[in-house]
Amino acid sequence: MRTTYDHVVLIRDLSWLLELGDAGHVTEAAATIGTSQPTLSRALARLEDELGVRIFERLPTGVSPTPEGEIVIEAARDLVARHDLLVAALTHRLDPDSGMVRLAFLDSMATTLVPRLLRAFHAQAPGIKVVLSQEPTHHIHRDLDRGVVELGLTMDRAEGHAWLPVRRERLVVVVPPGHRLRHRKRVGLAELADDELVTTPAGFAHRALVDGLLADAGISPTISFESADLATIEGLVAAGLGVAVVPEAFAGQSGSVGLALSSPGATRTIGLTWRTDRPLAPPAQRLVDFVRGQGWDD
Amino acid sequence: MRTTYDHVVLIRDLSWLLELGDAGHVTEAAATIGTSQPTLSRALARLEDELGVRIFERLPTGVSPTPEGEIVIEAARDLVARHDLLVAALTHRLDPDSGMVRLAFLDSMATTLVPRLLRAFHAQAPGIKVVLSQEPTHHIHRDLDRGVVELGLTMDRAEGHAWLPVRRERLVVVVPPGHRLRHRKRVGLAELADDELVTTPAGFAHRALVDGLLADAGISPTISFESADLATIEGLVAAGLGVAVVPEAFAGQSGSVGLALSSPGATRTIGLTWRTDRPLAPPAQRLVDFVRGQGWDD
DNA sequence: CGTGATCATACGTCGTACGCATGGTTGCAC
DNA sequence: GTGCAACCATGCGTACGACGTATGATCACG
Repeated sequence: MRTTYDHVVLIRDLSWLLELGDAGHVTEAAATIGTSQPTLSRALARLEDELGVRIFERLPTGVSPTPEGEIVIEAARDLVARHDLLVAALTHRLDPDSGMVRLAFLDSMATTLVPRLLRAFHAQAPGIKVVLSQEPTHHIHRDLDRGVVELGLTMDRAEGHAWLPVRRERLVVVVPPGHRLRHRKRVGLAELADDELVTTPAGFAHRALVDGLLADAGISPTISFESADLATIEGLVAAGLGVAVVPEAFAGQSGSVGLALSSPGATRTIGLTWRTDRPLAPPAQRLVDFVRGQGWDD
Repeated sequence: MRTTYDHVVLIRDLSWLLELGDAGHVTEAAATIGTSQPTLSRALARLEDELGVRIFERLPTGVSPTPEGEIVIEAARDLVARHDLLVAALTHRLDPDSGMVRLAFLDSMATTLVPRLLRAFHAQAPGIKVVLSQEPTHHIHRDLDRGVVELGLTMDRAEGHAWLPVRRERLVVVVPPGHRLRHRKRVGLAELADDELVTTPAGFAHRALVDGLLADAGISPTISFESADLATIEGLVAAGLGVAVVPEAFAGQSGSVGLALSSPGATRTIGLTWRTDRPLAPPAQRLVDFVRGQGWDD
């Protein structure tokens, strides 16, 4: 019911006003704008009514701004310019050549997958800025849902999210330098039944993965330490505090010994994931397309 | 038919956006604004659609701005502020205590009536700026019609204009220092039948006034010189180039001799005039009221 | 004194914003 | 776990208002 507002001014009307100021004729300006003369005539009347001042004086030869009109036109120029600036800023963000994409990934990818992926992507799309954040899996999904990031790199696909495999990494067993199995090239997980295990806390994707492998092997080792960080886990193993199952790239970093696993399914698959309930912004879409085109799964 | 425009953004929607950003809840912001929750919800959707970006992420606990939304909100704050600034500037102009009024008047009033009038008005309304312009009568009427000035001081009331008498000035005859009538206190216009007359060009209000007086007296003197400026005319008379009929105040300024006229109607009435097809701005109205209240006609 | 150009307005149509009521989700409490 | 409460989105009917076409009123110019 209420139709009396303080700020109903249309930005469009203001931009029409500028055209009108330049043209000096309602008819001519309307043609330039691409509307009818009465429509522009009424848009002007509407603005004058809302602002409470006469903006243009009507003369037999056209229209001419009143002193108040000069003020309004100057302000309109400013407002329209700032609106255009806003649109430009948003467009720039969405421009597939110059925009920005936010990517969240797991700590365990920070030194391996992510740098290689981004180096290749940056070479192809140098204008796109990639904002990175390292987070646990559940934070990644939350941030995806909240729009804080457009893309995530995870090991699991969540409900309602697209998921594109990027790379499969072999998992290895790491043991301390003095461990009984240290000279083996290849071990079966079942051989670790009596070892103490260092792994990630419950709730982490890596933990679920390792638990699955252990269950398949029919063992459930004692867990000595838990850490969210795979590099830390490798360090604990190197210090003799247990054994662990980690991605190949983490083996040996601080002195642990990596042993290949005999089970062929001992891999973790990392995938790009994003919301599907609304279309991706162009820069994010471009990164997805890049991954899809590269065939990063080797 | 097409109602798809580039710039349809409502300033009002932007100000709603600010409220929404502060509140963090659609329902709460809608209540603060004084509208319904669905209306605000759809205003937000409208803006997001027009700008092509998601501004707020919907969470079960309320809404939270997306990174793009932060940009939009910042721009909206700017746009709304500048709109308010515009409204304030216009309001200030219209404020009866601090506004502005433009007054056009005739050259022949510049040294007599206008200074006295404005001194008195300024004492009563010190905040109002009066912008003055001196113009011929027909320019005054044109500028009134075109909105260049709000008020005029003229000797005639034009069609469709209000006219309020301000002051009646006596007209006198001025003659050169050596003129045969120079010692007379009072003369009749008929006595000037054989003199050469200096007056204003045809089309000037003063000319029409003098012509009328001469016709009443039954004479039509030869015109030796014409000038639009009464001070110049008085100077020409002082130099012996003829006689003239001018307002009392101009007599003797550069050596001419002023003689009272015997005809009682030999006066010019100056009045304040303005357009009546739309209401006067408050500052102008205040000047009109001042004149009306003072009873300047003496 | 007509003629053309100007802007304003009457009119019918149609889009759309409004409020009310309802629906779908989600977090929280018990 | 299971209801409960809070949140935002949406369907619906209404009514306002903006649109274009056509017409009117006014005025400069030839």
